[in-house]
Amino acid sequence: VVGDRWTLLIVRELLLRGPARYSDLQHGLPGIATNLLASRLRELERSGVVSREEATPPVATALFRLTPRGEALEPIVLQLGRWGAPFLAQAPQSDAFRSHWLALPLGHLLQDHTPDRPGITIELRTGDQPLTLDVGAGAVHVRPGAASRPDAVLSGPPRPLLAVLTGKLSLAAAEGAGVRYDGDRALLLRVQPGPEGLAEGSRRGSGATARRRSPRGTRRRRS
Amino acid sequence: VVGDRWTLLIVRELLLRGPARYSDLQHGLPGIATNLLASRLRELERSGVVSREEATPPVATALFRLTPRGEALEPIVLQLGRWGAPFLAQAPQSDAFRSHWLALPLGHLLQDHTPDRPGITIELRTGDQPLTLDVGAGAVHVRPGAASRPDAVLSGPPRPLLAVLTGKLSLAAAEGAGVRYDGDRALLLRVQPGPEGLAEGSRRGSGATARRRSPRGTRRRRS
DNA sequence: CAGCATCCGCTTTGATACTG
DNA sequence: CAGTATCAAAGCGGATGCTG
Repeated sequence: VVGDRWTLLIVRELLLRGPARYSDLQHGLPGIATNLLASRLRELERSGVVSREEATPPVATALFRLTPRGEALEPIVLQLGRWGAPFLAQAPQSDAFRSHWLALPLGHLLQDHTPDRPGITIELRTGDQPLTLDVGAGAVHVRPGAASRPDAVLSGPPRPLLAVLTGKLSLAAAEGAGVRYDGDRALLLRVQPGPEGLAEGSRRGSGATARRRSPRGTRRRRS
Repeated sequence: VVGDRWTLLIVRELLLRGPARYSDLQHGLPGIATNLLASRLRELERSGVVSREEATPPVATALFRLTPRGEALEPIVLQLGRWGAPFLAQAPQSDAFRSHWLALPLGHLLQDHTPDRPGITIELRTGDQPLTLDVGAGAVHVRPGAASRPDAVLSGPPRPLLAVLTGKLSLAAAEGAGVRYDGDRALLLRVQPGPEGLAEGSRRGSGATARRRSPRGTRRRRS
């Protein structure tokens, strides 16, 4: 059901986007043939993982969304991402990359170490599109798009930027790799994962209704 | 790395067999082309998931085993099995089945409700090969092969037999489907999962050194 | 026999063009 | 925007052959 080529990647795309249009999915899945996307969506619909929703008359676009059965795949997708993260280091530069792919793993990897402080916003500029971290109340929410008035901005190539965020690389060292940071250093420290955060078996089930959060890493096919 | 056809199934096979010979894998993966098995094993070795071990001179056979990185895939394989279990009900009878595929999920699904009682052995006769449940000290261990002197024997076609084991079907009702049980009914009750055992989010991390145990369900390609 | 490599017909995929 | 249609290339399943 989810073992065919592209299928789990389509699920991941829907997990981090929520309901999406056909062309959104196409953009998030660089390299997929359009007939395959159509075919996979049909199969996923038939097996009850995805539901297609013809939008209301004023809007002219159909939406694809995960059913509860589809959302139940989230922990699996997250674990696969975590398992595969070490392989990212060897991934060729030519691999496709979309910044929103970071949303799922970052949401689980980053923490809010000072939940009592007022919330802050950090903007990430990397890849094709900015990413916004909303930090506060002990949680970090990641969403695609630019922040309106960010408290800090971190920009640079994906790899070193990620290394800085996870604390594996100091800002000073990362500057040589093109990473720039504009803001209070304390804000970075607030969200960086502790040493356990990077360990293999860490799990931080916070709220009872917690969803949309992940460990680390992301993966993609050749191109 | 593990997204190609057959790859995760090879990993599952190694998870539940431990170190295995080429031909063991072939038997556990009905339908795989021999060139594909060879090719996948090579790729898995290259990516550090599997290690090949030329046996010591007296023995003439090579062994394939999972590296720690490969064993780290166990929770993912288990969760995929659990997620896919509901689809088993709709699986065509023509699907291939090997009884040892049940070992992983059964080990996690079944429980020992009376850990203080002396250990018992239940033999499962279904599919191509018997399966032995070793019950005792609060745990259920599943291994392929017949039991020497089983305290009970449950036999019949895979589907209804599984339904009886999980308590979804009464013995009386299952007899019509060809299920036979020879032994004390209390032994069955000792291992059957509680109502939470079948629920979506159940997790029973028992011993600290617990491994080789799983939730439920199993899946296979068409044939 | 275990552990592959080779060949062959068929299916699936990727790329592109086209359409309501 | 949301697909369908078409076609070449790659991957797969099955059979067979080879080698220690």
